[in-house]
Amino acid sequence: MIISILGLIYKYFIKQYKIDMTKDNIREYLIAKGRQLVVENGADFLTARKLAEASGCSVGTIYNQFANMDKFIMAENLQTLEELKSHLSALMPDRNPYKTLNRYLDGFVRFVLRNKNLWFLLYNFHLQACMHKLPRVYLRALVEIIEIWRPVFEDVFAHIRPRERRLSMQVLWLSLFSVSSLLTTPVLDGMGSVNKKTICQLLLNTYLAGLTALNKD
Amino acid sequence: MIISILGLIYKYFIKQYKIDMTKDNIREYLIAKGRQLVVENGADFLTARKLAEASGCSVGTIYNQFANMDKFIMAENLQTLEELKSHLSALMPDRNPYKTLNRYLDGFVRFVLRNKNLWFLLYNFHLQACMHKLPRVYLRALVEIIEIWRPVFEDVFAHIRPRERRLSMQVLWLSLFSVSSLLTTPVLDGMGSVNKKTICQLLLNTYLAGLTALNKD
DNA sequence: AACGAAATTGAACACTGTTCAATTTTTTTC
DNA sequence: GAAAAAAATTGAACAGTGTTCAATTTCGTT
Repeated sequence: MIISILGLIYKYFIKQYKIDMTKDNIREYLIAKGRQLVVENGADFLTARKLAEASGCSVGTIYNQFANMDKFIMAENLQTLEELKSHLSALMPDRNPYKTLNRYLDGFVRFVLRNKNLWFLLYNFHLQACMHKLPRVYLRALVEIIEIWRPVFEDVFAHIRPRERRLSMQVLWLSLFSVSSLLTTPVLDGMGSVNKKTICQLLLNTYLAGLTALNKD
Repeated sequence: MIISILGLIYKYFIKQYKIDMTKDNIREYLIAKGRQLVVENGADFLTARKLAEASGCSVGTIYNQFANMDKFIMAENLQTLEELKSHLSALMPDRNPYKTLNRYLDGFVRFVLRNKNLWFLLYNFHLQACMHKLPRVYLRALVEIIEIWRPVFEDVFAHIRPRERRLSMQVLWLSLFSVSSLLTTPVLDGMGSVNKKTICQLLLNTYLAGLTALNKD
């Protein structure tokens, strides 16, 4: 009798719960737990065993969901990129396109500084694992970040030939992206009292001024 | 009789050789061997055991010379920085300071591309291990790189206030340095036909033009 | 209820960095 | 030159990695 009641409870609560947490959501659950580990303990803390323990499963289960840890980290980074995207998308454009670009930069820097460990994981991944081809989903997520401020950029530099404008934008993004890697570590903290955001602002605005100056005639 | 002759041979040849290779040069010998491993097989190949095998010693000997592998890698990077320094120092300055700066940039990019694996080791080290304080020798080596083109930079932007000039130079160097991390991986190879050197040149010259434009009045 | 498919497990393998007692080599002392 | 002291070398051992896979458990369907 009691057992059958427990059975009912199991069927309609625990099981449902388990289905929610495992069946198709186990991937997302693992990603969420891994995210937590990285945020709280740093990127180094994200290992198969620690993730398994934190998630209440075994290492085998992780490897059943992800071909290897690199794929897992990529899934983690994909979510980071999506969060960055929605963080940037929520920003209000300004009348002045230069101000808008600065606003996007501020949003970017703020996101990186607020998610140092996650961004460290991402940049490190880009540095290490980019010998292998990145899947389309991931590439699209990367492109979508740039696409946010592309119209503003094209608005400001409409007079520059498309090909060169495109290249200039790539170089700018590449610079900001790679500089962001240093934001996640205390390297810059050793260099006197240089403000990290100021560095990025100087880079952006000097570069923009240079683009303007070089294309006046 | 024969044994005593062998003893003489040992004393005056093998032993001398061993003294040359171990006594005080064992550190340098290990660094040289490690360098070879990195150059030929990539930064990942540099492990204590593989270094020991390649050097004909045991792991314990390595740990007798270096407190840990991080210290070893730092010693390796120190040499890389010194090589970069002498590579840059050998460049002839131009009458036109802008050309000189471009020449230094070319030298830098060429060095990075020619020593991809070593530079990857270096940047990765900066990214990972910079939570610990870097020793003075290493910091000085870093500063000496910047010092090479500082006079030229100060020459061009003599009209800018020292404080801002200094900051501008730091930002420029930081940008180029961090962008260099992407030069060591095939990431950029996926982005159409963007030439790596062109990216750096665009960054430098646009930034310089921006500095000029922003400080005209 | 029973069968087949799918998911889960965790011990095992080959790697890491690092330590340290035992051994060998070198230097010093008599 | 021999003995004693100091220094350097060794490699097995430890605690971590990522990854695999046969055995087990759970699940879905008939």
